[in-house]
Amino acid sequence: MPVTLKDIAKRAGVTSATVSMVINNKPNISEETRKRVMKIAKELNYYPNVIARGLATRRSNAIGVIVPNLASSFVVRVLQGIKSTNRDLDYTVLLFDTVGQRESESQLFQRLSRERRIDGVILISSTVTDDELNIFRDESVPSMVVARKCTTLDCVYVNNEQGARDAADYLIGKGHSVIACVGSAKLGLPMEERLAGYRASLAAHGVPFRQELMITVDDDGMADGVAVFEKIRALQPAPTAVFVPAGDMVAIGIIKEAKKQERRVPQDLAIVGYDDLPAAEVIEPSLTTVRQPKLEMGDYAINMIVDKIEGRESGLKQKELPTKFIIRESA
Amino acid sequence: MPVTLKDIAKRAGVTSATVSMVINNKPNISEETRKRVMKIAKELNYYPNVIARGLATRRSNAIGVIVPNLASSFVVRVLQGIKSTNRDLDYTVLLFDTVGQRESESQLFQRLSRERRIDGVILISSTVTDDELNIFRDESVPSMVVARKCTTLDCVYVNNEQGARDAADYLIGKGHSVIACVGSAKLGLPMEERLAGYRASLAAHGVPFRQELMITVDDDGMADGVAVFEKIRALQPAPTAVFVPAGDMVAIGIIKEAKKQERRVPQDLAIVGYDDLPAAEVIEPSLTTVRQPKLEMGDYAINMIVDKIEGRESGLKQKELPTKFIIRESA
DNA sequence: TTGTAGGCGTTATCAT
DNA sequence: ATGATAACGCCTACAA
Repeated sequence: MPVTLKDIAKRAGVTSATVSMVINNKPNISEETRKRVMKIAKELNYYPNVIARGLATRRSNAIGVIVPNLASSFVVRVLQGIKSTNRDLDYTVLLFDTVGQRESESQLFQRLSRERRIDGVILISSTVTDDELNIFRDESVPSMVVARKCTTLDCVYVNNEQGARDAADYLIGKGHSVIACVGSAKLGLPMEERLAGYRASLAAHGVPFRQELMITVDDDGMADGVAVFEKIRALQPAPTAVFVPAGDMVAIGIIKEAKKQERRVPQDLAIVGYDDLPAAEVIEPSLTTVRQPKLEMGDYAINMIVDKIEGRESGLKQKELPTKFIIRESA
Repeated sequence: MPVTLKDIAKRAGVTSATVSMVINNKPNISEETRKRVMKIAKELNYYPNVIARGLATRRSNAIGVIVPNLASSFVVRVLQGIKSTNRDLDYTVLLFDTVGQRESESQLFQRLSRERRIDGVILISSTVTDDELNIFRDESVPSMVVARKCTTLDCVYVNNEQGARDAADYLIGKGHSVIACVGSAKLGLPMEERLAGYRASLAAHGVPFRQELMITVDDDGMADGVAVFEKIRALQPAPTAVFVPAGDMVAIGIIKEAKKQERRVPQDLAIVGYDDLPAAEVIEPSLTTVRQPKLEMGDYAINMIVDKIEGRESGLKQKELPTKFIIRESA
């Protein structure tokens, strides 16, 4: 039923090889047949069968994007960056999430490669282990990780240490010296970097580091923030500020609970988040936070992977982007 | 380089046809060769080339999801519903957005169909016109629209009229009789339905409808809400409540600006939104709103499209889901 | 139960 | 400049 090269060829009185060359703008075709063929193709509303083409060329013109969880605003923003840049690149985006899946990220990647489904993969994840990364390197399909620094693979990430330093510097500059720090257990390496930045800032300002001010939550949602507030309240010495590298949603939960308990933000308790999610502008007081350039990471990732696929780039590329400290009302 | 059926066949001392049958669990294969073949396949870490398989079977096991804009929380939540259900269905999801694209939704759909890229399409959009919908019907690929009622195509949508009625009923029940209504120009049919629901509620309670209380914003972002507040303030008679079928983000913008101008919400001005986006719980006071079952719509859509693809369903299916009125603090 | 053979719609390499 | 022809890797009658 669908129209194929052959159909066009028959009508044009040529062979399908010729039509193929016309469709693909190959040289050495007479203007006359080129026009004739194009006209018929348009009339018949022809579109090449990408599956057949893929089999012949061994290229799918598709890139896979593996995300841990579509519920995360962070992830969605990166995805947005990928999609909006991809506009001019014209690869089809296959979306995979790994939350609650039987396959790990690397298994999924391996399968996608072997199935020849995709020409390249972007992995948005901060938590891949080094072991997993090896599988990515072993397959012949180009891949790229977003939001996590790694030495064995192409990646784009932010300078988390500096981001956290900026935050702590700011709080210390405001006169705070007892600054609680709320990390998340699910964030892997980037979290370690942020914690290191926090400590580095304290050290640089001669503010004593206190292990008892370090709190960890399991996830990175608003509920975690609400729940952790009791712990913050119970802290000795009592903090006058909280830095929340666990992310904006946790920080927002803390703000909400603080207000409910009649603590004024930022007067009684200053709060600084991490990420600059859209919700940071919604909460009141609006959230002072460390912005991660999410769209830019997506943009960089898709450009780089396409350059790799098309052979314009080779060798390991690791791109570090700066964070930006966004001052609003909460600190 | 990649391992193919032939490679396995050679090692197993059979032909690739046999291996194919084993891989696809066809009957009439001796237990012995089945085991032998499977063992080798596992050893070689074989995965079928989905492109080649697609060419042979004329099926891609992929479904396309067309979204207007990944920046919309609403859209992302529906997408989440699709993805999480798809887990057990095992179709690959191809993601397309149409914002700033040269192709319209229907053109894109037509191309995808003709290219044989996908077995089915889910369109998340409230604004498709009836003309566009015709193209969807004409192609032979099953399709499904989310968030918009239509008679010529499969769809899943909510009862917007009832949703808006619930909201207005509630406000009227609270003693309000001058209720402004903020619509959005970009929402198409669903917006008309909501407006109708608002009017129906007024009528049912003998509250006079006033055209001058109807306001329209262009988009559905927080900025629109902030900007429209001046208009609300200037309204005569002065409203004591605002219903915002334009969506939660607009409602949130209104709340923010109202607070900035020292109007208490809900005491001076009660506000009811539409959608129940995650941000509705972030804003303070938290937003009373009409919840759309976003995950459920995604879930229904993917199930239905797969049923269609696999021939378990036929005939037009239109599914109406109820909204749920969520009472929080803003009204 | 397994092998043979042809086809799916393109692209690519030769000839011509 | 165009036509034959052989892949690409898999599936599926049909034959054996």
